[in-house]
Amino acid sequence: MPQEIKRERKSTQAPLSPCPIPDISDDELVSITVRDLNRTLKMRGLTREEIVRMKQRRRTLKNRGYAASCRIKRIEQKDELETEKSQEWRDMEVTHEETGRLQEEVDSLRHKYEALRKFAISKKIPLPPELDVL
Amino acid sequence: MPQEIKRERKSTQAPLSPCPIPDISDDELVSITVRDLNRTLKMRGLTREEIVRMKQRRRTLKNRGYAASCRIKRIEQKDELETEKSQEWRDMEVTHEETGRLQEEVDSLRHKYEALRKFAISKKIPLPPELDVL
DNA sequence: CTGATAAGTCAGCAC
DNA sequence: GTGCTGACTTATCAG
Repeated sequence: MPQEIKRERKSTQAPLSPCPIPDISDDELVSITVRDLNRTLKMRGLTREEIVRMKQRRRTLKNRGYAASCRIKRIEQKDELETEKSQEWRDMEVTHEETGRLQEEVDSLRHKYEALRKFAISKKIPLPPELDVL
Repeated sequence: MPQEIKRERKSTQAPLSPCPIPDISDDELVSITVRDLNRTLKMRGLTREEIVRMKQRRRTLKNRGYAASCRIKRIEQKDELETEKSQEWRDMEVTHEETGRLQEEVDSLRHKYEALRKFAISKKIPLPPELDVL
């Protein structure tokens, strides 16, 4: 049986280029606007290379989120399909029951019609042709 | 509209540890048995570290294949669900048509039964109670 | 070890 | 620049 709990990835962020600004958490970096980020970077007088790395780190963090959304979306779509399928199965079941009921009703009506017809015949009553057949 | 053709990844293998044995292609490395691999590595007198890297490269290549299978499987399962769903939809359509036919037949039989009953009554024939109702 | 899969990284496309 | 997705790598789990 698959374990429910998968451990967190070991130090996933480690391989990312070391953050030149320890004060900014990943959460902050990924949330602030580009405008604010640029302002902050400029204020701290980072080198061009540091700025590039910071931008790249932001993009990577964003991508991490996109990937998660993508996987969640896939799972939801699959669940949706399965839900629709089992709903259709239930509908089918209901419809088949209805068909069964109707078929029984048809059979019953035919028998009653025959019974009535035979009763009339037994009384020597000639039936009009259109009523003499089922 | 998404392009059909995605370019090959740029030098996907580049980040892998450089292959210590250029004679062995990825395809070969991933196909041969562990036993044969070990024999070949020994024959060429590779260092322990080179052997470890070779093993790792083999594992990574295998994993690449597993990941591909996993993706294909996911797509096939999705297609399967969609196919089943549309098949159920068609079945449903057929069953509804059948229900419609049966309902018409029931109605028609009821009308005929009423017509027959009224005919009998018009002839002043008292019907047995069980035949006097629908 | 082998195979499968979740999470993360990266390339490339669309907007 | 932003968001998405296919392919790839890695960590982990089951067998």
